[in-house]
Amino acid sequence: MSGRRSKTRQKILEAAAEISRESGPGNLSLEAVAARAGVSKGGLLYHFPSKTALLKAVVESFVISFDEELARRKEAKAGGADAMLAAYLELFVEDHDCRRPPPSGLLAALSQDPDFLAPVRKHNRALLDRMRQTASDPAMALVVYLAIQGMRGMNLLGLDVMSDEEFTEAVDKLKAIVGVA
Amino acid sequence: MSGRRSKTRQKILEAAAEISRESGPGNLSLEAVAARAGVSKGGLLYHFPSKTALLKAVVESFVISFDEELARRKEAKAGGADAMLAAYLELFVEDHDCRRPPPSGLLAALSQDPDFLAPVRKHNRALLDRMRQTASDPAMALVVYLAIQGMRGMNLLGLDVMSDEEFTEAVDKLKAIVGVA
DNA sequence: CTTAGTGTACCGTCTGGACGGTCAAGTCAA
DNA sequence: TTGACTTGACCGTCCAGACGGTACACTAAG
Repeated sequence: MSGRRSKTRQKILEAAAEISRESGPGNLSLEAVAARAGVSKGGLLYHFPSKTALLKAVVESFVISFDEELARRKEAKAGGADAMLAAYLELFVEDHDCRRPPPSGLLAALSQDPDFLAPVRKHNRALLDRMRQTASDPAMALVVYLAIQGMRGMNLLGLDVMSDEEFTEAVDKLKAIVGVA
Repeated sequence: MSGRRSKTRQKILEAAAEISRESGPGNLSLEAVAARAGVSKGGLLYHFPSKTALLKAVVESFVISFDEELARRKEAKAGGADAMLAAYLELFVEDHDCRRPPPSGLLAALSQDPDFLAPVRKHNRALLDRMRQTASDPAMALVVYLAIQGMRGMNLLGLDVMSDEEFTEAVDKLKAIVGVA
């Protein structure tokens, strides 16, 4: 019952994200995470031998789950032009109105050491490549990609500033650009 | 020779940003900042009575200098339609190819306590309002704003992923949308 | 001119607390 | 019994902030 998918492991990763969101990414302590996850500090360190290991896992789990979700959505769409772009937009919107909390664990990782985000950079680059390959207007694809990243980034940083109306206005415009009903 | 514009004060604020960039936003210690700024710890605490005060000042100084810069640029343009949008885009581009380092101090503040970014949120909201008021296509203004925020955000997070060619491609597209030669 | 007084800028040490990580011991299912 | 899993006490380090200084400029009374 161990390995990448252990129940406790998952609890710990979630707890880390919550603590980061509530206390600030820089105030993420192993003790706090352990308590939140209902585990002792020793127990936490059994699963993640160091804080570094924990934060790496946080980032990795984010990238992986995002990729899986996107792949499923892309498959369902069966790729015409701008299919990838549309899938990305769709995933973003759905995540957003599921009121899913921002992946604050990323900030905790960044806070400790900016290099921890390297996998995310790699992931983003790959995503952008795939979107541009099938794009009808590559420059516009860039703009759409950036706009979505903008919303995700602002949300992550707690700098969300748009009203709900503006949000749907923006999304509708993006959908129109990408060519989705 | 004191007040908001003291030489030492400025050195300290810059040092804080540099330390944050190099050691990670969460590893910003007063001692390190003091050393970097060529001041003792006591000296630092004379200017900023607490770490909180220092971080607040970092954020404040960022917002203020950005606003000043934008105002100057807006004035030079004398507002037609989309003038604000154009000014913002122009300021962003110039900042970018001045190779100006990202304002990492913001991350240090966020890292300590997300609420510290409240002034930035307020600033962003005001900016968006002013841009939408003079926008020829409000929805498109939203998209342009988001795209720029996207680039700024990714840059801040160290998640920049675009090549120089892609950068100019994106900027050119945005300029075309805003209607600038 | 001198001497005492005042305020600004800065220095360096100390302490209490928080935190990352270790470890010996314990639990319990297979 | 073995081995995966968990515990909580403990250690060393780092750091924010307090504090008691120093140095210098300026002012003003004697």
